[in-house]
Amino acid sequence: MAQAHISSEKEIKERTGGWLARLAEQGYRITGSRRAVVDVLAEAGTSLSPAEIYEQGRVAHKQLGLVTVYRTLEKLEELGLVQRVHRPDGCHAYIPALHGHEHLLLCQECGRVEYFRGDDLSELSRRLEGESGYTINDHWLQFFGVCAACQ
Amino acid sequence: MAQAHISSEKEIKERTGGWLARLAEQGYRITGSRRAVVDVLAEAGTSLSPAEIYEQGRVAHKQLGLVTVYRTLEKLEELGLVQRVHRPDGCHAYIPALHGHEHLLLCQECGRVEYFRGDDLSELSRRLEGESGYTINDHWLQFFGVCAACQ
DNA sequence: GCTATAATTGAAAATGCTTTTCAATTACTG
DNA sequence: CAGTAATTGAAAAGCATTTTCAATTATAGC
Ligand SMILES: [Mn+2]
Ligand SMILES: [Mn+2]
Ligand SMILES: [Zn+2]
Ligand SMILES: [Zn+2]
Repeated sequence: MAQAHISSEKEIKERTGGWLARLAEQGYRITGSRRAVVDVLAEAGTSLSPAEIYEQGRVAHKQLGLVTVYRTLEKLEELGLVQRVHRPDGCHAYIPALHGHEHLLLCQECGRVEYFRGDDLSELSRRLEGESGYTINDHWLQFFGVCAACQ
Repeated sequence: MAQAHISSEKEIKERTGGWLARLAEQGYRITGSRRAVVDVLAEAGTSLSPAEIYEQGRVAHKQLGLVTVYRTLEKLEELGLVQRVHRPDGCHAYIPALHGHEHLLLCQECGRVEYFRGDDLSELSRRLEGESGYTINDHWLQFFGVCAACQ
């Protein structure tokens, strides 16, 4: 079932706090730069490229460097807090990973993202393992289209 | 059902001829450089990056330029003859598009590709359209793992 | 076949995204 | 309130991809 990803103020605040806590837990220091990246991404309803995160992050933290955006994204991705989106053109973007691995529906016009579940690929995955001899580690499922607002 | 993509000599020859014919049909000229790219890719059992195609293509056609590899891939992709593979690291690779759009199982070690069908996403796609209000144009499904030979 | 012409080519330069380097700064520990 | 290692951002380097452009070449029409 497709579920809108629009989050309330409270949810965003909790998410931001949670991400910072996870970073601290791992021994990473909480800095203004990291906070800026986390703030931008934790409330994102569309996928954002590193450059977009940089641009938005600088509003709150003017000395933010693009390098630090990349370094912070790397850590957030490792911790499973954000998820990388692959765009057809090849450019990468990031979104919050709300509930672990999820499948995505992306608007090609505005970048809006819907997360969905309700489709179980584990059975297919197991069947493929049996038939192909592969050991399967991971998968991606992404749908592309145009959202209601953009039509 | 997973199906090995290993092709016979005859199938490869037919595929090569078919691709060149499609290019000619579109008004594109058949040159040594294009032939070299087509030859490499039409018999590929693993996904190949532009640089790999360039390297292999130069064996048969030494003056081949990397620029022409990119330009030829662009045309083959437009015609639906090759399909782009999205790797987790972000680097792109190409494989023959044997039967139109297919879903893929990729070996993370050697790049080997299995094509599979037997999983129908059109029902899911329609349901998502209804629930989200999006118009869906396209989707990707890729599994990642380690092939039998690489284990 | 030969010619005219537009398509194609590859080297080089430009571009854009991402990573590395490094000296200065800063968050945290004790 | 140090002391110390982590972090930062500017600049440079590294890659993948695209653009530019003058030279070459495939092909249609004779
Ligand atoms: Mn990609
Ligand atoms: Mn899944
Ligand atoms: Zn949209
Ligand atoms: Zn393999």
